Amino acid sequence: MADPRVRKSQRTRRRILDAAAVAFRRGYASVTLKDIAARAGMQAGSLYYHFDTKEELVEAVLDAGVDGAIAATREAVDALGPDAHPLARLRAAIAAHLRFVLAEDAYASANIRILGQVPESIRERHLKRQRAYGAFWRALFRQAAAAGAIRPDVDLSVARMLALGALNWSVEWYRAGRRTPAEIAAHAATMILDGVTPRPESRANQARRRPSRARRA
Amino acid sequence: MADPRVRKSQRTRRRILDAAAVAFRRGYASVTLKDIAARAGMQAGSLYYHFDTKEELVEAVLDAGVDGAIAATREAVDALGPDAHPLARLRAAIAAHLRFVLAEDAYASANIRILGQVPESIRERHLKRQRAYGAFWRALFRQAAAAGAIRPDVDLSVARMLALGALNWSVEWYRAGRRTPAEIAAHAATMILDGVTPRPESRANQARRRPSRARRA
DNA sequence: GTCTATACTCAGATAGAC
DNA sequence: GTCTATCTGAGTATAGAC
Repeated sequence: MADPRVRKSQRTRRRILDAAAVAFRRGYASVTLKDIAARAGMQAGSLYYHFDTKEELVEAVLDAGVDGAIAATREAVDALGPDAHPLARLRAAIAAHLRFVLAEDAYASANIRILGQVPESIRERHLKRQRAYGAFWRALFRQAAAAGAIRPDVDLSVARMLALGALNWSVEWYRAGRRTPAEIAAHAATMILDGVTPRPESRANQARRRPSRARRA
Repeated sequence: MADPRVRKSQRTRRRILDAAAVAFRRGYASVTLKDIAARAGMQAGSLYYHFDTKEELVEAVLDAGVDGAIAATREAVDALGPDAHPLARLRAAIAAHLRFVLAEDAYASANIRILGQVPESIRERHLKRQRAYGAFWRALFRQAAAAGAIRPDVDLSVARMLALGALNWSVEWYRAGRRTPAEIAAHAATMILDGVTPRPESRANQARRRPSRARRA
């Protein structure tokens, strides 16, 4: 906590970033540096000791958001071990992403909400960074498809975007209350992978299904 | 087109709204009245002949957005006739909503993108209006569930929010190109209802399935 | 109805004291 | 490192000519 190696300016920087992330959930242009400074317990002018511009500040928030999502999701997938079924890995990623977004993580929700509003140059740089996350998801879907765990007629790109959309949009409606993020996450993973209509076979549609035979071609 | 009953000021008002809808897809606070006026072919000050404030203008855009979505979706569902299977109705609504959102409808995408950024009072009034649309979807899901077309363990609220989220989020990634909105819409409806994992029975998972028996309780 | 000109407010950013 | 004070630009909104 009072680690001498962590300089004061570093801790202050972090406090500002936290404040900015919370504030930016309401938009980008409408949020003033005064708002952010107040949340961080200082005056607006003082922010400039730590960040040169508002744009630099928002970019740091955006970056922290993806980095967190990547870390959380990758960790959840890796925890399954290298021999896990691709569908189980996909399921774990879905649940982890949603848990991360819903767990009141301001960086994640700010990211989701304001990426479309920040200046062009920032958005472009950030999308480049975000591409790594996209590639991670693409691989998850591709591997599940290769294992025969996804219907051959499914467009993997569209499926990926719909899935992430369903998850990301949760920042718009989820309010802490009855259900915990973890409960919703598990439920969502099942719905996204198996849909909502009944399956004749059984009710236990975890990831225990196996491809009955290899995919044609 | 030159209907004398449509006064000039009404047509101009509409032109301004169209311009505002396009502009507001990029945010609310960051969009200036000068931007909007330029798109509508006039000067910023002239807007005030038609709208008292920027807020009044954005509220009109938001309202037009939901009204359009309600109309488009309801029409698609009604077109199936009163005897259509509840699942077919749900499927039609999903496809119609997505088609509406993707068909470059500026009102819809502006709505989705900026509702979280407008001043509190506007958002509240608008959410009240949007509740009618929510009720419409809730009924669709409830009826499908009552017909046994949705697994009993599915939380209908969460399912509804995930589904609409997947659809709404498409404004973030869809770019006109290879696939048409209608193609994506049909594909999405299947994925949302039936998931992406294989179903043992057959490949024809339209809405032809029937409940094998009534739901317990 | 639309224009031009302008009042008014407030944001981002800088300078210099402490 | 943070403060206070201030510059500068831009945006909403108004007034009055046309």
